[in-house]
Amino acid sequence: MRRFLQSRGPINAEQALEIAAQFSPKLLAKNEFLLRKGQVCDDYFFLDHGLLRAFASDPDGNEVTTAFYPSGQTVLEVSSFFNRTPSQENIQALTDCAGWVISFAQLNALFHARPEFREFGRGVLVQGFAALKSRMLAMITNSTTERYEELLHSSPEVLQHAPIKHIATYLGVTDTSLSRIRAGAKGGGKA
Amino acid sequence: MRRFLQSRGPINAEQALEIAAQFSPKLLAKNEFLLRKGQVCDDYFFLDHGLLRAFASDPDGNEVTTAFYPSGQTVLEVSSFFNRTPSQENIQALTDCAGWVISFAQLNALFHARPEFREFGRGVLVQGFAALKSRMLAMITNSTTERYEELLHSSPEVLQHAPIKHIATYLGVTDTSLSRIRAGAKGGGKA
DNA sequence: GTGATTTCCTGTCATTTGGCAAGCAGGTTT
DNA sequence: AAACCTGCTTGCCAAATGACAGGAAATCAC
Repeated sequence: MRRFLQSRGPINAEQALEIAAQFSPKLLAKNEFLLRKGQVCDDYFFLDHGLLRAFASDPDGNEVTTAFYPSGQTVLEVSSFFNRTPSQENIQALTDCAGWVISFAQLNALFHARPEFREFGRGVLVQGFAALKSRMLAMITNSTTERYEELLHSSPEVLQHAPIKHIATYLGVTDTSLSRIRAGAKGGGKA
Repeated sequence: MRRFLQSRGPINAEQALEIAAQFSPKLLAKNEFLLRKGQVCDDYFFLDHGLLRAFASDPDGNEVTTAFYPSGQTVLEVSSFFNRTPSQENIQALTDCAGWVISFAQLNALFHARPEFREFGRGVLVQGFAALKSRMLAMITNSTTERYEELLHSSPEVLQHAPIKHIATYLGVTDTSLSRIRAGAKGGGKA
């Protein structure tokens, strides 16, 4: 947990321990929801181990996976959490999960009391923003095959635990198409 | 300018004026760059009027437009600005622009001195994050035609000032394809 | 004004992807 | 064991898109 806090900002060990003391441990069983659509997200959740996915429903009622959260990530629906508005998304555990949480009120109290934690909080937002931007750029410039292989390389655990259908919507293709891509991508690259 | 500051947080008129005093006016001529690839972004730029675009280059050397910034937006490359790293993107004025800027150091000083401005700064990040997320979801669930028409509706000024080529890469299609979509989308139908 | 460049549209054809349906494999229930 | 899900794959065909090339119109340089 201290590693988490120190990973993104200038926080020394002592400060990290004091900040960490404000968090509560949280466990999620596989398939359990961290957040359901319509709720206001109130969990700022540091995931120690496990895997979650976020998903929304499009107008036709189809689920679209908007994110996967591997261990080491901070899991929350940013807009709902900070704006205190009902979430458009669900966040569900793909495996048993464990980590630590604090509420919006607790987070703000910590930000107020500890400038160095503010830096950390800002880093979480900035990092998430940059990751999303990079994903958007890949969506525009890379082929589906390339995006699939990049996911395979960067987060192999997702392939282990998420059904193809969810991965397909995350990549922006149908499960049919992804299945073909998997079939063709066997022998190492495009050939 | 005060409207800017008050638009996203609990800041009263007096506070807004004092905060606004820390900013410097900035003008950009059409085609001038706010940020060039390789530089560290040090402008936290409130755009009062004008229009800018951000673009990156893909591995093949093609420009990809990553964002348009209409008036009323805060213009910066988040990752470069906050992480103090060289930007992967360029930000260029599509029209003459006017607004106010502060540097990274000034922004931090303001955050330190004024808790209510911290809220505002967080709001800028959260709003940008939510907008990008929404765009990503549209990229997955909506057709190119729908995305084009949504842009047309939400930011008609972009169509006035940005060449089709730039809009096409922003939407994730070729200019050829976008041209056909424009030809066919006359009646405003779906499909 | 003239020529060159840029922007945008359009035609043709190949490739990718989606929609649909059937098939197959693994696991579960009866 | 047989029937039944569920997840994944594959075949077939149509729609969407990309690559390439040509041409009209606007813009820019001189």
